[in-house]
Order: sequence, then C-alpha cells, then structure tokens
Amino acid sequence: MKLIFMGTPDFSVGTLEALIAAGHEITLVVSQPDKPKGRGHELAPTPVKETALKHGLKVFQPKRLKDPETIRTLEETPADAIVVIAFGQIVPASILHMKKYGCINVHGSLLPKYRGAAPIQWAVIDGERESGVTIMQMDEGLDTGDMLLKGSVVLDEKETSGSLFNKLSALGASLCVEALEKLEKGELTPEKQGESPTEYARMLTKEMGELDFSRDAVTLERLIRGFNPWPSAYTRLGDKTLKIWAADVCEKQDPKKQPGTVTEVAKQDFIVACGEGALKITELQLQGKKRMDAAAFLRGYHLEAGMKLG
RNA sequence: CGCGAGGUGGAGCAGUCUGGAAGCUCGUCGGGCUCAUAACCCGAAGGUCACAGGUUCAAAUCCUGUCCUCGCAA
Repeated sequence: MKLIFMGTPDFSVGTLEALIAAGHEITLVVSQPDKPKGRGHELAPTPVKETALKHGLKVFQPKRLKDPETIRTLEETPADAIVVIAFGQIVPASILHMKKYGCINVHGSLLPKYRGAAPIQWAVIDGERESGVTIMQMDEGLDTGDMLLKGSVVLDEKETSGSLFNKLSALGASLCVEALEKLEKGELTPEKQGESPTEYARMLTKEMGELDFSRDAVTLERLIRGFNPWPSAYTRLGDKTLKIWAADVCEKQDPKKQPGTVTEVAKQDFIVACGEGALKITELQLQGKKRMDAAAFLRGYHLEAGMKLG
C-alpha cells in the first residue's frame, strides 16, 4: 500500500520501520517540527524524522495540521491510508477521510480503556495486570474510533512505563502491519468502543511525580514505576531534589514514625515510612548526580535514620 | 551564547575557599575468627586527582582554554 505516516516520538519509530520492512511505500512522513532540546537549546529532530531520513523518506513538519497549506500537501500526496501513531496533534476531520482507508491509529492501550495521551503510563500507575495495543479507525472523537485489531500483554510485577513502552511499541508495530494487510483484504470487522471505564489518560507532568509519603506505599511504588523513565518520581532531601527510580513495598511499618521519615538505613537500601506501609528505596538520583542504586548512594552520602524526605 | 552542579584507585564520596606527603565508606585479593555468614579482626594491591597550557620553590587545590556527565528549564 501507499501510506502516509504520522508520528513523532520513539514509540512511533518501530511501527514506521515495520511498515517499511513489510514492503509498504511510505509516500510521506509527517512529524512535529524540530524543537529546541537539551542543554544548549539546540534544535533536535524528532525520532521519527531521524528514522525517516535514514531511510531516505520525504519528511514534512507542519506547524499545524489544520493549515490549508498542510491539507493541500496531504491531498496531493498519493496514499491509500494514513497511519497515525503518537503524532502529538489532533487530526482535523478534513484529513480523517481524505484517503481510501482513512486514518489508522495505533494506540497504546486496550480501548476503550485509557483514551488519551499517556495510556501506557496510566496503566502502570493504576497497577493494571494487563494492557495492550488497539488499532483503530480514527473518527472525530479523541481515541473513540472503531476498533480493528487488538493485542494484549501481561504487565510484569516491576513493569515501568519504559519497559511497557518497549513491549507495546513492538506489539503495535506488528499489529499495524497485520491490520493493514487484513484491511486491504476486507477481513477486518470494525467494533464499536462503548463507554470508557477509565478517566482520560492525561499527559504526565513533573509536578505529578512528587511523592506524597502520607499516601500508601503500594500506590507510591506504582507511581514510581509509572513515572520511570519520564518524568520521574521525586522527593526532596535537604534543599535538593531526589529522584526515586525504584522501590519495593515493605509491609513492616512503625506507626510512630511520620510519613517521609527514614526509619532504617541498611547497606543496600533504606526504608521510608509512608501513610500505610513503607517503601524500601533501591535506586535513586540526587540532583546533579548520576542515577545509581541505593547501595552506591549510601556509600558516599551518609544518610541516617530519622532524617526526613519530602 | 538559557540557569546550575560535577569529573579524585573498580563503586560512591571528602579534600579545592585558606596551595605544601592521596583520605573516607565499600568492593577486590590474601590471612584470621566462626558450625556458618552478606558479620567481625588483620594485612595487601590498585590513582597520569578528566585533558591541555599558565602562575609558583611547590598545584587535586589558583588562572585560562577544551572535552565529558548530570540537575533545572524547554
């Protein structure tokens, strides 16, 4: 098939490569404009753009999809379908039905659960045991289109957003290829979504990653995994930010200790009291320092029981 | 030129302000104690103090430049 591919971050790259490998002709790759990134305010290409250029594909980076100029470019580009995966802009109605098979979206959840921008992270934060990828026929609503194909994965006990990203990115890539093949043969039956049982999975922000130790340890541990690797869960140690990369839930707790208090310092890790239960911190990063396991941190930083985080 | 922190044996750090013998907590290796151990005791190896210039009798430490890492911001 002739395809227009729309995507921006790492999550989209695997699917783009799979489509190329499957023999589809990508007539245009649409990605968000380059943005200043990193410490030098340098303009960085999006991961999808980088991949597209590597394969010698034509790249288009419109500021807004709505612009008449953008629409015209898309109209003039021959394609049977538009594949959209984590593009980062709302696709206007005029584009949805522009091509024969419309717009096909790869979404990182088992719809209708977790509609929205951060489905993968929220599945981890909520402690879901299972999630997956849905290939859907886009419509005017936000992730409300008819479902064409689904695939699920089991979440690991220590699943992080990063690890689930990898799993779903790979799954999405193969499902997308499969869906296009079946779509062309007319083997797919669109299925309505129905009501979503979950809230809209909004994008995570930095502030949401601040650990509130008065909450229970189970919730906090999930939050830590859901915010790993971005934007990361954190607390404060003195006047510095302390990112928490990994922790285990501890049953034992000292009810006399205030939440946030370091109750025990061992060789490999240390324990922080929570509203309910406690967290054993195993991997962290102090502001300005590298990410390291708790054992390494404790060698250089003399943490003592009784100190408070937060 | 966005703001800031930092690069010291294998790991994490102190020492830098106020130049003058390379230190701490671990790890590794050898030995001891022990029924045993991630515990404890004794000993050992291992470092061009990121790199390049400069100042000085003397530089990890002061000055200049470069490279790299990280936090914030985007």
